Amino acid sequence: MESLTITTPKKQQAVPEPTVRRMPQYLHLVRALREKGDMYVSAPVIARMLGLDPTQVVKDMAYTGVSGKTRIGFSTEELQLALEDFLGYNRKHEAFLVGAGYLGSALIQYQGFREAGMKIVAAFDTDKRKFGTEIQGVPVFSLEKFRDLASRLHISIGIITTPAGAAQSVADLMVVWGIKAIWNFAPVALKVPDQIIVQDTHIYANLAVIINKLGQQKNS
Amino acid sequence: MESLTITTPKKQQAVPEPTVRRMPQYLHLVRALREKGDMYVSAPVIARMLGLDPTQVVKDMAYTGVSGKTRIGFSTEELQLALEDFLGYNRKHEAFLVGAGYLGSALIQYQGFREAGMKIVAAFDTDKRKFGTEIQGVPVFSLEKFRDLASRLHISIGIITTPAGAAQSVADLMVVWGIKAIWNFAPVALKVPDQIIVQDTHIYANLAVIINKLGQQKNS
DNA sequence: AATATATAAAGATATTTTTCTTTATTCTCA
DNA sequence: TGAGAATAAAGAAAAATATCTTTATATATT
Repeated sequence: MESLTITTPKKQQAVPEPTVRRMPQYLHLVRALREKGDMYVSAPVIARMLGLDPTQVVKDMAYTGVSGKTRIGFSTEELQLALEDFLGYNRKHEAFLVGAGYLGSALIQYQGFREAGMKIVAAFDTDKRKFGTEIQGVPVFSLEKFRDLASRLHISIGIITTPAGAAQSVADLMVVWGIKAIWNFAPVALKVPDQIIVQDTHIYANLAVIINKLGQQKNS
Repeated sequence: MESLTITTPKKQQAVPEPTVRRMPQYLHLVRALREKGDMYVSAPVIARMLGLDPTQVVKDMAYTGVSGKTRIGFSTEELQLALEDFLGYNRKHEAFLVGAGYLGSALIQYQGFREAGMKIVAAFDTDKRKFGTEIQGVPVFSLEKFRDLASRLHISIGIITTPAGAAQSVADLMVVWGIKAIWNFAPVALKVPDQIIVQDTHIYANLAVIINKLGQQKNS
């Protein structure tokens, strides 16, 4: 096997967000292809499999730093490594999760975050009955413990899966204790300092899109 | 209390998707304001609370059909009703969920879908041990039962929370039995006929954005 | 009653993202 | 060896979206 030098993208900056969002899809596909034994894959083929525009795939690939061979396509091995690098599957980010309800538990259980560059190391809740228990090996603590743990460990990501009412105060806590990015599942617009990264995953937004499209369809 | 006539939007079509995605946020906020007793709210105020551009809020509001009063703003009551109407909280959509794992259970448990216009009426799985059990009152059946139930009841939405490997075959099944929209949580690009609505909620995409931004921040 | 002000609404501009075009490369097949 | 075909890559155009600007209106204040 020849050595592979992954040229890092020219600039670490300014990758369009839609592109970033497509990257995990590419990785998933490329992994499947490699398992099948494919050595190469072309952008048009990827496009067809994922239902995307071929040139868009080419452009996205350019951000990974791999360059394809004309008439052959991209090396699947090279692509996989480059995508994993791009998505940060090497550097490990550790996360705290607050709100160990059903959604929180689901996220903890969700296999794959670990290999996706993030590890949930602890969960927090206000329900006394949950203190001291474990979810898939992840311990559940009282919110009081948050302070000590967060400052001792170097936690970069905070996940909020609490009810809407509690989300802002949890976010405030996370900011105080040095969290750099907040992944918010509560249907609330969080107010945090500018340098804090906030990523909202509003389940209802997706439902709204579905129901809106269903309504549209009926009218035509 | 005076009677309220909600003028339906001029055209039921072509509401920009980003607008649709913001609608649940508006509704959530307006409900909170009404509970607080506020009779009116202006677009700039909404914008400040949700961290949006004021004119964007005005434009979004226009799609609900309500018109505000200069210097006063929008009637919260009128807005709430219009938003609920827009989001289809009146017409009930019933849904089947396939994949009663942790994520699937979380969605079923998630309070609020019911009042958000969707009701999950049954769940399906391939794990025999789950057959006959209930999650929050929602029965879990074998996938074999899917056929009969789907044709008997009028189910418009199918939710896929299976592992990636099973997603496509589940989608095929859903198409056969007349599902109109699929809400897909598996990290797979589903192939379905054109008239079927597919809404992907790829958890990993959000994680990718977070980690990408974290990486960017470190480099500056 | 008149003026100043906050606001909705409509229009215009700018930005972002996607799609389309073109060019050049290189592999395959005759 | 040479022609044809599939592809990556770069550039241009188009579409969608967000932001900015202007105008008109209605309300509260003086």
